[in-house]
Order: sequence, then structure tokens, then C-alpha cells
Amino acid sequence: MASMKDVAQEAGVSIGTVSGVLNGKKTIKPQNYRRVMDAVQKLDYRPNMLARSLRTNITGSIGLIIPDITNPYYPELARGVEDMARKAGVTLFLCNSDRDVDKEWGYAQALAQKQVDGIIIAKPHISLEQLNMLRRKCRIVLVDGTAEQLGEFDLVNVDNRSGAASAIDLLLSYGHRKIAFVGGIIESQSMQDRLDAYRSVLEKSGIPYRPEWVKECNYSWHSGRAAALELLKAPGPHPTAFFVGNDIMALGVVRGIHDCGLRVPEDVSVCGFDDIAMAELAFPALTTVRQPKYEIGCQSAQLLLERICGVQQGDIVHRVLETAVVLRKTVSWAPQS
Amino acid sequence: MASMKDVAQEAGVSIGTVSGVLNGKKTIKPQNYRRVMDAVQKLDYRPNMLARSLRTNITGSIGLIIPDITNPYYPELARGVEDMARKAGVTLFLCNSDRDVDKEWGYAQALAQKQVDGIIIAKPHISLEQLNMLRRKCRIVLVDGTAEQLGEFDLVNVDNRSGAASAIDLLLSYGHRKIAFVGGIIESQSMQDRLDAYRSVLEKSGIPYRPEWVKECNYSWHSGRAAALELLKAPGPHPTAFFVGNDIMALGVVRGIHDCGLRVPEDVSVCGFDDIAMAELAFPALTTVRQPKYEIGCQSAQLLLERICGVQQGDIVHRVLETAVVLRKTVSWAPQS
DNA sequence: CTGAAAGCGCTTACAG
DNA sequence: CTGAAAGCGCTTACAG
Repeated sequence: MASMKDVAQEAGVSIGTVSGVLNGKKTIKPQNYRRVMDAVQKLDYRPNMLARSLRTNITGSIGLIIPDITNPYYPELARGVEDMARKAGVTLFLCNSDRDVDKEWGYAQALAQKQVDGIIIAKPHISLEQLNMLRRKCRIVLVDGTAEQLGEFDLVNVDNRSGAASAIDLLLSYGHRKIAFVGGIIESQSMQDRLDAYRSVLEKSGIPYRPEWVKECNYSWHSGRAAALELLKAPGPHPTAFFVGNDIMALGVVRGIHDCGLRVPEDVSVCGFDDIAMAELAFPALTTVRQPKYEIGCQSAQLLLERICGVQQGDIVHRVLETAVVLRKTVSWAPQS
Repeated sequence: MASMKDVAQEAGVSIGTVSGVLNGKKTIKPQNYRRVMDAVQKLDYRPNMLARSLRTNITGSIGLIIPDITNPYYPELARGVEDMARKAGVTLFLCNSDRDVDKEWGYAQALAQKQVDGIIIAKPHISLEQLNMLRRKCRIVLVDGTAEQLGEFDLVNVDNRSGAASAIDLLLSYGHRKIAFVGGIIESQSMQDRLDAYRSVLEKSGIPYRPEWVKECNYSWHSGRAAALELLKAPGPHPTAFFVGNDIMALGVVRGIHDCGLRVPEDVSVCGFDDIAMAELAFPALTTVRQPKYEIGCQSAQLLLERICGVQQGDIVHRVLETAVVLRKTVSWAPQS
């Protein structure tokens, strides 16, 4: 592959001059400029970014680590990051950790070793200590995270409490009193917040909190379906509504309800969280709490980019975005009983 | 960040020695080995891959360009690539082109400039000429592609003709004679092959080919739904079965059929292609032609890796994988008419 | 077994 | 306006 030396030779100038024209330094004699450009063209020369980065200490690339590429939530977020990165002319390296701490840490280190300028981690599973080691090598922005991480890192997030509260309010307004919560693993602050809101809105309405109606699942469709089955087949009264921590699980819950011979929403209502594309396409279309996934991606990229170029300095910053309830077909009036 | 020089100083040896122990050269005095390792530990030193790569001319990274991260087909393929890459200790950079030639070319160049050792491109949109320029900088493996690309590049693919033929056979065996084809844009060889098979199986069964029952869509759910609406609302007899080029569109077709007041599969049957996870979760569960997506990813990565390390030499190689019809709930007997 | 030195392909002061 | 030279952090023959 052609190197700068080849170009210099072809153009009959020094490699310093070639570097000059390629980096847009003003002071180049027009004649030399042309010669260099011609040589570049002729040799199809592209600068070796490795060498450039080694010298300048900036690579113009950032990493994004997501926990689950299979959940449509993350690809949408990724597109936000990607679009901002593109606009800034930096390339994005996308890594999928499968919710596995070791993979996540492995990717984080690989990225750091490749000298990316910064890393966005969605729902970090690695420890605070690891995060801090990482921070010494490049900028970090978190999307979601545990309570202890919140205090120390730049982060963009959604207002989970108010999002969940709106969902519960909606269910209450349709006359539901027996509302179950199917959550993801309660390790991230956001899931905790949704649970807290669920509980406090219920209690504020004079409805006692029933721990047996709170299920901790693993974010998968199957775990959602299993939770619904379990709750609906238990002896005693069953919930007439489910508030579910993400849409994938909510879709599983809907199926579980059907599999029990009950109808959605006539017999049981379901409200999800996220508003992935599938929510709209499903039948019945899923009522849910929309997260501005794309926006979250944009904002986190922007924040990271600002840190990298030094526009954003000093204290940690948290950007909190709003959610919105999306009314579709899976929530209706509580059945008379 | 600590450099090799720092480690050498800390350990009281030369940087050549540090490099030696880090790269596992046998001939290191145990005492120095320990000293170096201790220094590495103490400084949390990680080699700068930029520098290493610049010197060795191999980066231990590969790229994967997919056309649509939003179609679950590709994330699954990506996981296959990823897992093989991990096993080989190479890191994968995933890029999403949005079916946009310019983005695709941009990513390809960015990747090449980062000196990745190779690139896998799924459904390339860039020209043969661009592909050839790229090839001068790194190894290329294609997944799917146009007819002209097939002749010149390593490629892994599925046997689309036999896959599509099985689908049509299935539909015929259920008594269908009026079968529509809803395809993606007929630019890739695979879509062309599916269409060819559709046509030839039909004709072999004495059923005339009706071009007005072939729709060219853009791979999206909405385009599938629109095609169904159009076909079902046209004057004259309508198809009793749809063979659809991918599952996302097939799900759209199912919705379109419902929206016309018809039932699936009682009134109209639908068979998709791909077998994405959603196909199983949808209601009614989608009958489709399974592609071994994960396997395709694995195979393409393996081929690329073999090229890179020189195990695979010489002529272009094509690996063709098999499909399988997955019977679920959207295909049934053709209605009496 | 180890160290000094050259070189990977760039950028960047610094003379001229 | 341009060229020669140093240096980014590594690896790799090559002396010793």
C-alpha cells in the first residue's frame, strides 16, 4: 500500500510537504499542492491512521458497548450514537457484551488498547474499580448504571421514576387495583427506579404492596412469558394488569396471558417499557412507555465528544431525558369482579 | 498512560527485554521475567496496539459491514462473526450502512485506514471497482452479493434457490395455485434466486407466471404490508398465498391481510424467509424458510481469518449453506373457491 | 540471555 | 514556503 513516502517521491517533494497539504496547512505553493494531489490520486493513497494516531495521540474513534444487540432497544440507541459520531467525523466501534462481565471488560480493554478516544457503556456490568481503571485511559460516558456509578461518571438516562409512575397512573385510571410488576434484574438504577415508582404510586393510592406480585426476570421474552404464567396460575386472585420493565418481556407476558386462556386487554392489561418498533407491530399493539432511545444515543455521544475535545470540562454531568406513555391496545378497563 | 519505556525503567531492564517477556519469547532470565511482570502489574501497563500494529503490520481486528442493524437477521449473523473473532483473539468492528452506498463506502475506507486485517461485507452496495480498490488494502469476504461480485470474491451464502423452491413446494402441497411473491429489491443475487425459483417451480407445476403478483419492496415491515394491501385490493382474483422474501416483510404481509378483513391462515397463507426470532414469537407464528444466520456469520469469519493467516490460499472460495422450511401457523390449506 | 539501534508511517517544531 | 530531523510506542534482527 502506498505510503506518504511514495507520494512524496511521486510528487517530487518532501514528506513534510505532503503532510502539509493533506492536513490543510495554508502555506503551500499551489504548484506543489497540485503535484501532491495528483500523486495521491494516482497512487490511491490514504493516510495510515495507525501512524497518524500514534503521533497525534488521538484516534478519532470511540467505542460503544451494549449489553444485548438482540434487544431492538440497543440498536436504536446505537444509531443515535452512530449518527452523532458520523457528524463529528469519528468512527464508532460497536461491541456487544451479551450481559457478560468478562466480555464487557474484555471489550473495554481492547478498545482502550486500540486507543479509542472514549467509550460509551450502556448498563455497565463491570465494577466501579474497573471503570476507574478505564477512565485513566480514555473518556467514559455511561448510559444507565448502578447507583454507585451514578455518583462518579458522566451519564445519560431517562427519568425512570416518572415514566413508571405514568404507567401505573394509567393502569389505575382504568380501574386496575391488582397490578403486577415484571422487571429485569434489579441491579441497575433504572430498574430499581421503576420498581420504586411502582411501589410508591400504588401505596399512595392506598393499594398495599404485594411482593409476591413482583417478578425479577432476565429481560428475555421467555422470562416474561414464564412470569405471567406463574402469576396467573398461582392460587388466589390474580393480577388484572401487568407493568413490565421492557417491551420484549411485555410481549412475552402477553403471550403468557393468552396461553392461560385469557384475553388482552379484555381480561388482563399490559403496559411495557421502551417502545421498541415491535411494540407497534405486535398484535394487539403494545401500550408502553416510550424511551427516546435514539436521543439517548445522540446525547451520550455528544457528551462524550464534548469531553474529548475539551468543550465540556469539570464536574460530572447527568443528562436526564423524558419518557412518554404511548397508548395502544393492551390496556383497557379492569374487568368487573 | 504507562508506556513500555516506563515499564523498562521500573523493572531496570531494557525495553527490548520488556517486549520479549510480553511477547512470550522463551529466552528470558526468570529474575528479569518477574521484575518485568511486577512492573507491568504495578503500572497497569497495556501495550499500545497502535504502535504494535504499526510495526508488525497486523492489527488483529476485522470489520463487519451490515446493511441494516434494525433487521434482526443481521445482529444474529454478527454474533456468529463475533464469536469466531473472539475465539481467534481478534476484535470485531461492526458498522451499519443503512443500505446507503455512501455510508458503506465510508465505513469500508475508515476500516481500511484503521488497517483492519480484513472486512466482511454483507450485501455489498458498493461497486465492483470499489470492492477491488478495497481488496488492495485488506482481505474481503462477502455475504451475499450481486451476480458479478460472486465471480470475483470469497463468499458465503445460502442456497436460495432450493430454499425458495421448498417454500413454493410447501404452498403447492397445501393446494395453493395463486401464489404471490413479495421480494426485496431484486439487486442481490439471493433475491434474484428466490424469484427465479418461485417462477420455475410454479411453471414446472403448470401454473403460469403472473408478473403482477410479484412485488418489489424495500425490506421493511411497512412495505410488506403495503404490498399485501395492493395485491388483495386489486380487482379480480387475489392470491391465496404469499411467499415473502424476508420475515420482517412477511410479518407486514400478515398484518396487511388482517387489515383486509381476511384471516391467516384460513383465508390466506404466508411463508417468510430467514426465520428471525420474531417469527416464532409472532401470532400466528410465522411459517418460514430458516437461514442459518449464526452459521453464516461463523463461516464468513472463519474464511476471512483463514485468508488473513494464510491458511486459505489461492482461488476464491464459496461456501453455500443449506436452508430448512420451518412449519408453524401461517400456512394451511388453500380455501375452496 | 540482553541491550542498542533501526524502522513502521506519520506530525510537528525548527531552520533556512 | 519547504526540507531535514526528532519522536510517537512498539518489534526485531544483530552484536555482544
